[in-house]
Amino acid sequence: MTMKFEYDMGAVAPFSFELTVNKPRYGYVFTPFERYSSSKKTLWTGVTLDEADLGLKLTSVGTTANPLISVSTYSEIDLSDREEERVLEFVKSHLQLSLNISDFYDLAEEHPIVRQATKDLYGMRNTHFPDLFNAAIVAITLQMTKWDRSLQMINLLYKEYGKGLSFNNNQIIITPSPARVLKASEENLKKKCGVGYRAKYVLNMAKIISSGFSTMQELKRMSASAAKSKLMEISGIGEYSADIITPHPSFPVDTWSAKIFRCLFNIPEEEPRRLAQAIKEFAQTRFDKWQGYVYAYLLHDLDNVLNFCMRARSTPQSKQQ
DNA sequence: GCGTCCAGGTCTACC
DNA sequence: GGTAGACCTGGACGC
Repeated sequence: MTMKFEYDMGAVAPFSFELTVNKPRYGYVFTPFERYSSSKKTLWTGVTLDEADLGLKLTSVGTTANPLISVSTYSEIDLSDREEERVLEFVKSHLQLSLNISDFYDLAEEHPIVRQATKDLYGMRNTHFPDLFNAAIVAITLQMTKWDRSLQMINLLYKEYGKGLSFNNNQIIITPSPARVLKASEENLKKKCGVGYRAKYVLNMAKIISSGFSTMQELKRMSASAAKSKLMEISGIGEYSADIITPHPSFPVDTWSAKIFRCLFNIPEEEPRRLAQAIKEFAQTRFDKWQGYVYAYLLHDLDNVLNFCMRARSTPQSKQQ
């Protein structure tokens, strides 16, 4: 792949490039096979956009207070002006460069634990998934297992069915296309990717997307509840998975995170199914459109906020509250 | 080394 | 409408 164009983009401050593209706890921005160099402040990644496979080199050339990102785009084919514009729009939207998070930081001031997280992760953006299939793979592989094993399944799916890109002395693998996964048998998905009973869900998702299911952009244009209901019509996508996939603000609660959020939000003991609902209602009421940010900040700063939580609750003043 | 248990959901059959 | 049981797999654990 050769470089087709280069462009410098600003962002609404505060914007921490490093915390956004290299989140502390886990995750990735475009593909689990992207590479980040802390010393070069550069992310090499890739994405399929309007059926074109693109290599992206994103470098921070500014600061958190004065953000500036250099975007270099690599491709095997020449890109028209309109296509170049589309790439830049996509990067800008995906990294949420235009989003002013000052309202979120104001809200955080009212909640000591969230405030602590915003101090620790100052300028971090909560990036979503670049496309529906990318999101669905994460949501389905997260079901009934721990993150390490989910990551193992994701990596195997990408290695087996993703596409390798070579550019700027880097090799990365981008999200498998639904069409390519559809050619796989359920047995092969189980055997080669170790996804077990989730194989039928992955195949079903690939089939539905290939036959013209709503795109992430279309889901975003729907109301939050309509988008979630539409996702939950898909076999293998329950409430938790829909909360992960939806482009709307959400608060995905599973049995592991329920224990943590119950502790962080001081929610009374409930029957497990009721507890998840109580936490989601708490997040919706208190944080509304910023609930996704609260979720991301707390999870990525988990060790610090748990320590802070324990310290705060051990003080006599806090015990009275 | 081997067997057993369990885990960060979801579906389905059954009541 | 509510709920128990099944579902793949790999790692942890006990022996």
